[in-house]
Amino acid sequence: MIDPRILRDDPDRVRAAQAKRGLSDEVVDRALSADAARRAAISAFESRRAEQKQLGKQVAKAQGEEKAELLARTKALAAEVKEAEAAQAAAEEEWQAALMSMPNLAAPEAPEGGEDDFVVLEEVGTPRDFAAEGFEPRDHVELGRMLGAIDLERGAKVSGSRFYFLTGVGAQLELALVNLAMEQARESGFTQVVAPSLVRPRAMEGTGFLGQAADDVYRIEGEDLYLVGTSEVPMAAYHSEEILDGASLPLRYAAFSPCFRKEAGSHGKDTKGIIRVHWFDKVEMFVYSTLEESYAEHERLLGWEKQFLDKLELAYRVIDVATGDLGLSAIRKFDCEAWIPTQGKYRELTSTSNCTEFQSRRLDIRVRQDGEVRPAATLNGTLTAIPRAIVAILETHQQADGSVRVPTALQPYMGGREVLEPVAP
RNA sequence: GGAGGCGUCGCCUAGUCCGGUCUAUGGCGCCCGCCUGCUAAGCGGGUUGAGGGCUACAACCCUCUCGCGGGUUCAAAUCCCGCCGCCUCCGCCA
Repeated sequence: MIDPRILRDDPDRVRAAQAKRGLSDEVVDRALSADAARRAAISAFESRRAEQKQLGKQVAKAQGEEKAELLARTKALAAEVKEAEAAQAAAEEEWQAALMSMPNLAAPEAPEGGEDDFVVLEEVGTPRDFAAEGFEPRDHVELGRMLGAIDLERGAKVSGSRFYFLTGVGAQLELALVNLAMEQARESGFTQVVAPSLVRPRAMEGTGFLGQAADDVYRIEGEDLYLVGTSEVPMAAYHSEEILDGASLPLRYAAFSPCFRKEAGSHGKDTKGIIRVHWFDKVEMFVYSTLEESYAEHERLLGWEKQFLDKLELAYRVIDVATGDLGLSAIRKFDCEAWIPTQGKYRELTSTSNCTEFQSRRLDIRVRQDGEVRPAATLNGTLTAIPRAIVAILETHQQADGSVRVPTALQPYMGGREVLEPVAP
């Protein structure tokens, strides 16, 4: 939720922000008029309520006839109060709905436009030239089969399309990646967390995943629970309804959890392999900071993501995501995209967002600093999303015979293994 | 899943039976001041959060806030209902 004061004092700024995301500013006017109606309703209710309280005190002291008379008056007033209260609640609800539907105000630095209007900030490493090496690279599906690492057929048999089993060195790879990521996070001062993947509606709503993104979310039949698409959700809700001590910030968490996505809008996209799946495991960084510090912290999160990709010895680029592709909560988002040889393009491996006070306002997360209480800022960033990391590793480090070199940093977590050897032709 | 108990302003706690004097008691912690070689002790004061009005985003005034949401009532921390959470026991279970 954006700052209601900005909406009231500088609605043009909000209009401009809507436009920059390619959205209509109709909701701004709706929110403004709802706000006016709401404030009028509050005044009306409160003045009647104050009167009621005054009379109530007199009733308590009065006796006999005087009391009866007062009761007659207060009885009528009580009805009015009830009515005014209902009017206030209705106005409040309308205002809230308009406000909740508005996305965060994009950062001025964020490039304007849609999915394809990102700006490349940096390219790290060079994509391998397989032609020069004299062999045709195999895709991760083929490599996964040969290594006995990924079983897509049985994934589909047991759970349906976009599911998989990681087996043998595949399973080993996941655990190694998780441990490498968790260890890096710990060394960097993060608190390690294993987070729940099922959450109440409040957590989902508060992180901005129930609005336009609701189609992508699994709900548990017959229960008021949702499966999270990222541990950003439980980690944002972790400190909900709390007032954090300013001196304790930043609070940095690295959370492991399974993630579930319906991928409703992506029929036909990435149907092969494990690039786009309904379930995967992920280590996510989540930070609570002050608004002022959030911009620098965002850069730090990007730094940790790059550090991890460097350990995997991948070629990647960093993009500044355009406003139309930011999602509800973020004011700015950086994606790290690794080169996928058989696709001949960069694919998203990690993503870091600065959500400023947007989620905190919804989840009631505040900071007490210098005697003042203010909403906290929240940020998130992927340390590693397992399937895509595996895809990038297998395809990047494959050798002509179908074996795969294990990145040096990963070897200690793979029992010292330097190469994954094919077990099937 | 069944039975019972509990949820008060950071923490602990009084108040709930029997509705109005609760503008919520006291302690701890914290903040400010006094005292004081320093520290401690002592003394005095302050200390929930949200929203609205008026405005200089001050001061002040008002409303809400006793887990959350409803209800009863002129009036609810207090009575009733639902929900959430925690604890104990039973059942089941990785």
